[in-house]
Amino acid sequence: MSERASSENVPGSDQGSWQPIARSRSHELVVDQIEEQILAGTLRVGDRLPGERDLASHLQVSRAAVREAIRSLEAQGVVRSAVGSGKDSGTLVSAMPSEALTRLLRLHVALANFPMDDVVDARVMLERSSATLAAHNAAPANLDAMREALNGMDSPGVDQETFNDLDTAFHVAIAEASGNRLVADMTIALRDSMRRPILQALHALGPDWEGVADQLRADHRAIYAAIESGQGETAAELVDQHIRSARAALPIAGTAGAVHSPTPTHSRRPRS
Amino acid sequence: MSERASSENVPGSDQGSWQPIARSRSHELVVDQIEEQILAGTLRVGDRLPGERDLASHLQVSRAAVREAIRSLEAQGVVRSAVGSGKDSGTLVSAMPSEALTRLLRLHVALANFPMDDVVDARVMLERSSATLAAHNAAPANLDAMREALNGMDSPGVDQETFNDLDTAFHVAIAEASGNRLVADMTIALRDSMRRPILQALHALGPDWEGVADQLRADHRAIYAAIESGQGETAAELVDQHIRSARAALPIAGTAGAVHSPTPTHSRRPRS
DNA sequence: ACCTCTGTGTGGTCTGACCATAGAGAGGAC
DNA sequence: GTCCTCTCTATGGTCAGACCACACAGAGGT
Repeated sequence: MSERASSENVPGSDQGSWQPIARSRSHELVVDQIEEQILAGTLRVGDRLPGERDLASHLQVSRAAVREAIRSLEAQGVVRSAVGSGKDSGTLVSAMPSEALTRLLRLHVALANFPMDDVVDARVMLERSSATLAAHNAAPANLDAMREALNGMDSPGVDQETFNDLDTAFHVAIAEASGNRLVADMTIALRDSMRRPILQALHALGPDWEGVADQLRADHRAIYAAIESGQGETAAELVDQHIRSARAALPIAGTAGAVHSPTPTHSRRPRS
Repeated sequence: MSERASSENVPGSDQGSWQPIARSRSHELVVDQIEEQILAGTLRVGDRLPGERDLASHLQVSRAAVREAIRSLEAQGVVRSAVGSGKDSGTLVSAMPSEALTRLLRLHVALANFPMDDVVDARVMLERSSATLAAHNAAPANLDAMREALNGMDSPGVDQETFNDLDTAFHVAIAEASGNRLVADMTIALRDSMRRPILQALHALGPDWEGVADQLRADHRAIYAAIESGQGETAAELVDQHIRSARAALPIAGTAGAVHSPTPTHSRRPRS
């Protein structure tokens, strides 16, 4: 970590100030227009966009350009399309931030843009706070969800995949109990981004995985007890230890693989 | 917080278990195939995808479907396309998680899927940790970036927009000094998602904004001093107070405005 | 050795067509 | 009147084929 801002010492503007210059692709212009309306508040959740053909003719671009723009927004969980006629059809402004965030982080973790240890540290930061808040705010329904996950993990003969999904459900339940949707969604996304590496690690453990599972079960029970009894600080501490020890216990690959070649910030030579 | 899981008391399966069933659109199948290769590690940063025409014929879909898939991945900062020939042309696996994360959060904050207070709380969680780490890990370059931002903010006659951008730069510099790219990127994204509301608030303050700015300058200097002298805990505490008091001082709209579902009473007035 | 021009492969864009779906509304049966 | 059924229509989904703009590679000239 460092070697950043090596050749750009222009005062008064940090390294992030260099706008990526031009934006000419037509679908991006369409995206910009739609984004602008969202940012300005003109378009709100539930509103319908004009039909693709209408939009295309109004914006003076092809329908393909409009569709590509919609795909882009769709990938960000901002709109959703449905065929047919009637109120729920067409392309309308939606809100699926959790799914979008999850897809995004999963891919970037897989690409090792985000090393596994960074993910673990981020989880600790967020989940410590979530646990503290959960200890104060948890509604009965939240506690039920946690308990349900715990009980599921105790089922005899549970396989690695189910166990991990329930483990995730437990952590998600804590995040949702915090009352902060953003933090909950980020937690979900981070946890999910580790799913594949975790499963690989669990399988790599072979029969020993039951031992690890037992440790996790004990951790979870202790965390649950702290939250249920309103001991925020204790819960935070336990979550912290739990996440770190779990990471240590699992032979997770991920971060390996020599992440070389970090994009040399090519400066564009205009012409000669 | 509550009223969740109101009608879903089906035991043995939590509320998130109902998968959205089908996935038939062809561009999504293309995305799935590419994603699969990324998750499996077959495709890595810097690798080139086959040309759009090749991919289309191999996958037995139209070129339009391939392009829409690429747009989707591009929106997630996973690939990047360039025309021309030569090594850097074509569509290749890239890594721009920060930009993608920023766009995503900005839109969802604007849509009020994430209330402003949630964003503030999340920032506090992350930046507390970042400040602590920065106090221990900050490289000279990081400290330079912070100082540069601080000095810029002291420039006489600086306008609200520039001031805010430098303010952002300061916080970003702290996040990057933490050594955790993921946390840094999330911090950048969160800060940026508040840009527009903050600017509106600063303008709404009128001439009084200078007073607020002075307070922010003082906060920043104190934070910088703590980080430079390695006092992690102090830095964390100062950052916490700084963010919360700034939020209190700014009449930020955002979360207000009676967000909720505006009723589908959309009276469709057909023409004629 | 250097410059210039052309070839070729890449994404970018557009046109226009057809398909699949699902609600709306007309029309008939009771 | 009430209900069912059929057709109409608007919507996104998909495709084929064409052409453009760009940028490097390499041939060919100087």
